[in-house]
Amino acid sequence: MKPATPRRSEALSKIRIVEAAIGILDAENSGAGELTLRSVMTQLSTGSGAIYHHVANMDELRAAAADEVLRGALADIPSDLDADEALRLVGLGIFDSIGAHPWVGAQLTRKPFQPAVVLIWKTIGLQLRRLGLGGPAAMSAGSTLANFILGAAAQYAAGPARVADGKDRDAFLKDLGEAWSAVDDDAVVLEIASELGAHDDRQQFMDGIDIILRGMKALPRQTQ
Amino acid sequence: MKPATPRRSEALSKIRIVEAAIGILDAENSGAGELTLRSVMTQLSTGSGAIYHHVANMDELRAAAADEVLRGALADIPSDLDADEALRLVGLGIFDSIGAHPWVGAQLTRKPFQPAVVLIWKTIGLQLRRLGLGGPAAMSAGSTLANFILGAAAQYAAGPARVADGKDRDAFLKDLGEAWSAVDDDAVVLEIASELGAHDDRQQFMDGIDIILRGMKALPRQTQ
DNA sequence: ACCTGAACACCGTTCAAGT
DNA sequence: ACCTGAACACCGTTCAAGT
Repeated sequence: MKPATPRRSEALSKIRIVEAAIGILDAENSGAGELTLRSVMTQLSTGSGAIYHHVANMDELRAAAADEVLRGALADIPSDLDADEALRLVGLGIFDSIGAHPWVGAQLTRKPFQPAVVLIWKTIGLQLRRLGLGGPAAMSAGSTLANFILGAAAQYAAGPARVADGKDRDAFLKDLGEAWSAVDDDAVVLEIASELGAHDDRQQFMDGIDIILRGMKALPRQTQ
Repeated sequence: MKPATPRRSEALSKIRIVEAAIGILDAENSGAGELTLRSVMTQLSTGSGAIYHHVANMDELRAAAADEVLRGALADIPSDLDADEALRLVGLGIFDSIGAHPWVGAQLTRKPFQPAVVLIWKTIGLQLRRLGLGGPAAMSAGSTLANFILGAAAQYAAGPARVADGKDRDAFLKDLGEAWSAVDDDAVVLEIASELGAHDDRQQFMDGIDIILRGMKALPRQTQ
């Protein structure tokens, strides 16, 4: 009887390597090592040459891993929603993907035109067109939304969102507040640090999207 | 007569190391090598131990270099401007710093709570208070603006802004458009790619800030 | 075509030893 | 206190050799 677990003799392919990388990156959170060429090699019990036969280099592998995760998250936006609501779902999909795979947040700002980033631009662009925006106005609106999402992704990836239970979260915020206070005891900084403990990341992220959507309302629409 | 150029026998200090790092990072653009511990060592003609005596590790050095650059750029915001105008100047200051030092853009999203990022939050927070925003509303507004700026910084750092003259810029955009088309020939992607050639990065960045400032207008003000 | 694995040219960091 | 520089434990990538 054959075992259900994938045998190492299964043919190597790019997608298998990418999935192995995702597994290793997901395990990074629990401090179980890092994604290196060598960790991929041991995971798939193969040599470096075999991996380079399917993947150009480690950068491409990281980009492909983030793309794989986001492509899944952004695939199922219902097409019957109005554009504002769809854009909120795009944001939530990305935010929750990063909640599940924090490394995606850091990866997205590493290379500006990697596949996952192009996918985000494209997904946003599609909805902006449905809003009647085109040309330079669409570019301004799209880059505002995309850059906000990318910046927030990087910020939340290593932030409190990453900490699962409340105990660790408090400890993280306490450490952060102390670190800030040590460097800079300005009143504004202290206020931000204290506010960090009270707020809801996901809600704050959605607030940001709503602020931008509201600001976009004044942009000129396409006469079409 | 003593030479005007700094002698290597000058006492080593953190700021001297940070300035050497900035110099090396600035030279990276012209393909003149990378910032590594060893490049800092040769630049200052010293050993690794000497550097570790002043700086905890390479991450801290990179963060300190970005902080040094931004601190200079954000120092001279006139205090008599109205808050909206001041926030535009903050954005422009960061944008132009990245124009002069592209590596700053990438650095800002590498570690979420590094000194330069705290500085940005603080500078924004100060102006939001002047706008009458406080508590959760200030946090939402501040994180929207900060995350947009950070995302845009990372994006523009390796984008067309980095290319000085028009010829290289066109070549960059042509390559980018071709790379995109090869991966994804969706109409929306092609439209974005073509629009990339026509637009003005700096203007688009400012459009983003204006969209967010407009969206913030609906937030509840502090009754103070 | 696909895979192996030794070899290469790097990294950041540590630390005993010097002044 | 401040600095030296060898040594260590890693990296990603290449490539001749195997099947």
